[in-house]
Amino acid sequence: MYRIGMFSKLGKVTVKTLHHYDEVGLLTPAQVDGETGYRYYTSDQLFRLNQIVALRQMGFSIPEISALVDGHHPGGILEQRKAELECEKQNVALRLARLNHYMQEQKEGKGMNYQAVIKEIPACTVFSVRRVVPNYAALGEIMPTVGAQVAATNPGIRCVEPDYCFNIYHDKEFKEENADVEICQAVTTRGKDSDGVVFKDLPAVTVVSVLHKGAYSKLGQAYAYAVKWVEENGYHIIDNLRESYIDGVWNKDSEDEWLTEIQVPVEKK
Amino acid sequence: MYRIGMFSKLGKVTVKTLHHYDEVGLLTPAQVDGETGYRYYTSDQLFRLNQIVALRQMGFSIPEISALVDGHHPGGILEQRKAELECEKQNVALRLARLNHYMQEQKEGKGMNYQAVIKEIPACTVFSVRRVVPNYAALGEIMPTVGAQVAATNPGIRCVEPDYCFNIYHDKEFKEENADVEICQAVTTRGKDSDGVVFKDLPAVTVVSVLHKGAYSKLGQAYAYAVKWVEENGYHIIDNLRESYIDGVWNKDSEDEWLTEIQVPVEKK
DNA sequence: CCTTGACTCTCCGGCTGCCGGAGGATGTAG
DNA sequence: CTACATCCTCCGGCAGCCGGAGAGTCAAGG
Repeated sequence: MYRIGMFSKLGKVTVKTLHHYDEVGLLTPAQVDGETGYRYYTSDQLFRLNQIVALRQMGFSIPEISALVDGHHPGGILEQRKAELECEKQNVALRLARLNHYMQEQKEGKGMNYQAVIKEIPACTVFSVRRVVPNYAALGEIMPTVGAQVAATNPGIRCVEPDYCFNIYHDKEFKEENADVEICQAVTTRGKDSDGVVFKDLPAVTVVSVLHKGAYSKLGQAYAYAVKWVEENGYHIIDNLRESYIDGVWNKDSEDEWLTEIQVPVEKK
Repeated sequence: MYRIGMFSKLGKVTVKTLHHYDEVGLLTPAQVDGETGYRYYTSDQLFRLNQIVALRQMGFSIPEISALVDGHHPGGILEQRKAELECEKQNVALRLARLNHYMQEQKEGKGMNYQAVIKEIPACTVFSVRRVVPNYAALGEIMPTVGAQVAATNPGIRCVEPDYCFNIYHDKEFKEENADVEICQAVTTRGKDSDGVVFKDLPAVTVVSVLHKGAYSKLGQAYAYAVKWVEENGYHIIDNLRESYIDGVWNKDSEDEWLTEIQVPVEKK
């Protein structure tokens, strides 16, 4: 019979930890003095303690350990924990990759113009038109027209809030002119297709997001950054890039204020 | 100017998180209505938010992010975090190894007789005698004799609490008889050496600990388990094994009650 | 103009696995 | 008999938020 301090030294755990384990019923003392409340442990209990410590060192939670040491259905818990650990391993690797990438950017003194972030884009319904447009100026004029057309065919249709409007460029290579572009606008409900306008349900997707501020002529840098980021951080692209418009000519006078988000659908490699 | 809900959708973070970032001064709204307390954000702030999210995804803490985004001396923070991540990576790998080992033990249905735990043994002072003893029975008689001798030479010397008494077997192989064994007893202060008894200061050391209950004749199993564990979990042995006595003939009548701890000094590989 | 419903505010408590400390009771040695 | 070590039970805190209560705000429809 040892008092808690001695037992804690034998097992190389703190008294606080033993208190805690008593409290949560993971390791209750062999005896507790009813008068003084003193806890008394036996050397036998070192086994249980050792088991507990071993499982803790593998990263199990206290309820899990309770189940395991009390022999209740180790069913699945171990496998689950293993999967969690594998996942954690991946995550750490990804973080490292990102950090390395970041540090390199810093060193190269690029001024930190861009920041990449992983996001989940929820599933949504959009209507889209795909066109070959002669130049970028023409692009800006399509949306209002198409918007009016859709509104006419589908009275009461509404865009989601916040607005989510993006382009997808379908060309195999960059084209200054005659780009094959698909313009998408997220809406709250599905509507009827009409001349050249189709509705689609897009599934949720994970994207790498890069914000670009300023004129569209410099979007290329953001693209470059985004794609490089994807390559260097152990992801790969699984779908067309989206160019999503946040601030633009419709609400900001100066081109310098325009805000655009490049979204690159990705998967972990 | 967006209200918090809209801004949270734009940045794909929760409102709670924005509240929190405001509270800790990491991202304060562009404007706060003095009357209502409503927070108003600008699309500009998406940049800062994106930076923050990016750094969070790399695992930085909030104070670290504050320092980084405010441009204060990124000095060392990045390298430090990198080192932490490398370390974490190792830890996860170790946990996985342990878990795999544990699962395999389970599968083999060995009855879970043993549990391995990593511990730190603090530095301590011991006196020791090294002898070749004819058999294990003789071992038990040495300690009392030596103890008396040391007490005579060093009046007032005391053992540590809890008691820490262990043997080291110096033979290259197991010997049933005439084992070359060193018996160590931890004491509170250094004393004078005397006939065959020397004092030593042992440094702190990391050990893998395995508890064995029962007669000494079955200690071999515990050794086997411990050594196998070390191999399979990515450690390696850096010093002689210690056999530490917790319960024994001196306080337990039945051999079945005896409790012994195998300590294997190790390092991460 | 008023209601409704969506949105926002500020607390407050909780999550995990303990740690640290206060204030008071107990145990052991000299 | 007095130190002094050890023990007890609260209570609060840690990081980074989440969840909810209770109350005030905002925009749209009737």
